[in-house]
Amino acid sequence: MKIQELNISLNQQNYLEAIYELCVTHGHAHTKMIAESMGVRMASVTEALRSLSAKELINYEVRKTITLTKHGEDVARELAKRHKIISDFLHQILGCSMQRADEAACRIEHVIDEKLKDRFAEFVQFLKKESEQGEDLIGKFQKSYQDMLERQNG
Amino acid sequence: MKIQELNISLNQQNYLEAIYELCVTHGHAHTKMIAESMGVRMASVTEALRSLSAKELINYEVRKTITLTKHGEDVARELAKRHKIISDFLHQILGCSMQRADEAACRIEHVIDEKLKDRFAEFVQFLKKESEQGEDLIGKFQKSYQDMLERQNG
DNA sequence: GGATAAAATTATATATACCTAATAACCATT
DNA sequence: AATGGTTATTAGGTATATATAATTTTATCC
Repeated sequence: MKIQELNISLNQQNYLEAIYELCVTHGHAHTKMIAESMGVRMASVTEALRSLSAKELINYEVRKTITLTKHGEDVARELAKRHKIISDFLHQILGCSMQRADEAACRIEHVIDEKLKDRFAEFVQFLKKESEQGEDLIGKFQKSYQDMLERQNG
Repeated sequence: MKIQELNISLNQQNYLEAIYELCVTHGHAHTKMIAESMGVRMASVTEALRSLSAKELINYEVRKTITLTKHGEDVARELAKRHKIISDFLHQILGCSMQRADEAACRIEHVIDEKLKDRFAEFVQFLKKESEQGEDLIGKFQKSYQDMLERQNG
């Protein structure tokens, strides 16, 4: 899916993902839940809901519970996939903490396209396989990185 | 340098980089050159110049040539560094074309922080060294990725 | 040196994305 | 069914980032 060509702003993508997560965990979403998960005020959510609704990504009627349309769900699922691939790379390979990997993935997922995402995914898989079969490359890198940090800081 | 804490928007960062590149290649920058290199209208550039100037990142007076302040140059140089590290990773390791690597780096450079940039840089160095000293890992990955694409497409 | 072209700026408008404050709707309890 | 609390929306304001159209300034060229 070519999300970049769908004319959905980065913020709208973030709202969509938040709503997707809430729908997965609670079956639906509400203004307040979304506001809390995004760290914004409810008034901001209401506006975002209007634009997502205009783009037919969510089912939204004033003062009713919010769900994703089929299209919205497809987009959200694709974003979630990108997020996972990137955060796995950052955490499992580069060795960032889960939290840092997650935060960075939130930002990177919107700016990589389908093909780049696939390359990342394949690369993570490749390195894991290599590390299992032969020398533990991933561990070797992470150790060398830690050593370097220690040399730098004291 | 913690660019994320400097309160410079992504677009302003892009303008700063464009101006930096133009200053490197031409010694200074003009509204029209910037507009062309950014793909926007001159009127948009003028506004961006005002905000960059307000933040003391550029030396700007109406209808005079534009240069970077010391601070602006520091920020721009740091952004250029991030750009290079990311595009090297995407091109040399993941195997994207130069052009695609460059385009993606333009977007990613703004959303990674100092520490993540360092990890990327170290990782690229590590893999290159490993690939030189032992088995050609990078080549092996790129070959396996190409093979996979061929299997998929025909 | 005046006409014209190019470059830059201003004025005005649109869209996104956030905020606070005010209001409206819903619901829960008595 | 009135009241009070929670949730949601509207109204109005700010900031960014773009655009077009009009104007102003600067440069060029006969």
